[in-house]
Amino acid sequence: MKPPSEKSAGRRPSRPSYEPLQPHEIELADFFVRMAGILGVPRSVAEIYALLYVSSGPVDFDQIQGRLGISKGSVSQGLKFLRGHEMILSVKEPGSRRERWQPTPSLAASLVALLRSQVLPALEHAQPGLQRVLADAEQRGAQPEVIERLSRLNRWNSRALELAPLLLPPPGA
Amino acid sequence: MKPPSEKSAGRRPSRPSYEPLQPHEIELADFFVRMAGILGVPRSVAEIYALLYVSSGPVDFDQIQGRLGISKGSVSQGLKFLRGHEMILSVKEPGSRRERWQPTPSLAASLVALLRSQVLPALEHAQPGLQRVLADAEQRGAQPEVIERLSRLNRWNSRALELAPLLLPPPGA
DNA sequence: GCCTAAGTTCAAAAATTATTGAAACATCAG
DNA sequence: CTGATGTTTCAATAATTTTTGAACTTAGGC
Repeated sequence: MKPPSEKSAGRRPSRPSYEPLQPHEIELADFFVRMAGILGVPRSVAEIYALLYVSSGPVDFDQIQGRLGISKGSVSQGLKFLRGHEMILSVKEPGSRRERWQPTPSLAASLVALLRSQVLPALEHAQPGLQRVLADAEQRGAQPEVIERLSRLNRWNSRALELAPLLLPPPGA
Repeated sequence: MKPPSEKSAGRRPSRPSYEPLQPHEIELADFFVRMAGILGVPRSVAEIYALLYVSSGPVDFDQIQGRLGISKGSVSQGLKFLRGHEMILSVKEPGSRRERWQPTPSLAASLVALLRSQVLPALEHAQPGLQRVLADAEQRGAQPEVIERLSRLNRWNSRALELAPLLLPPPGA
């Protein structure tokens, strides 16, 4: 009684034709897209993550492309981003070159890592300049109010930099 | 010995020609622009805030436009944004229609308010949908792993919504 | 070792977002 | 009141970001 699968039907082994997202999947994707948008993460990346998040098992490249209806390029770049931020993991089956993806266990950790990767470089980059700006202001005898503002900014920046490594140890700690 | 002001010199009372930003001001602006970028706040808005932040006294519309070299429209929209997020305050001198702007005392509070205004609506909007997605999954007898993920997401969302009002009371508390 | 499936790269196109500036509007000093 | 000053609006343009797809690379099954 088992109906023949698309593949075994003897027709076009390529283009298996994937189902578009179901309503409940779309709902979740919308949520992730919105949240990601706040941090400037592109829609396609959020959609990929959402798909992995609602899926029972690991999902492969072609399924992602097919179900989301986006280009290979987008899937590749999206996975690269998510991989780079350690938000997904690949599971490889033996006997196949194909990789299958699933979200890392903790979304919380992923988010913290993502934030860190955006904020930390900015703080580090700013450190010396910010100190120069303050020194400059002091030397020029700027208004006490301005000096106070700039001092506070410097203190914050330093404290944030000190605290950062504790929040989530960088890869290798 | 007082040199004649541009105005009293009898020439063009308009276009007083403002100085472009000084190096130390540019440095600070860059910092704010970078940080703002993370939250998707446009460059011009960050620049305006930075200018007010390094300035000793309140700064008026034309000074902002002149020193930053941006259009009236951008200044107007930028001030609107900053006002809307209670990041700046206006000081009006009597006898003049012109408004002069300065940053609100606490940058920290401003940032929290800004974050809130971005994240909260997303959380509120998502609440019902997220619950439906979970109910859906349970009813369809989805994998326990997926159910667990969706439950956690729901719990987070709820907790975040409960905590939000404590973080910074909405206008009027 | 080939040869092909699997994935990546990147320049060009599309989509989105920010800025401009001219016209409309609002306010208040006279 | 009224006119000029100060500000806002918004359609058009510019700038930026995202997505696409075809050419290229890589890895591993055979």
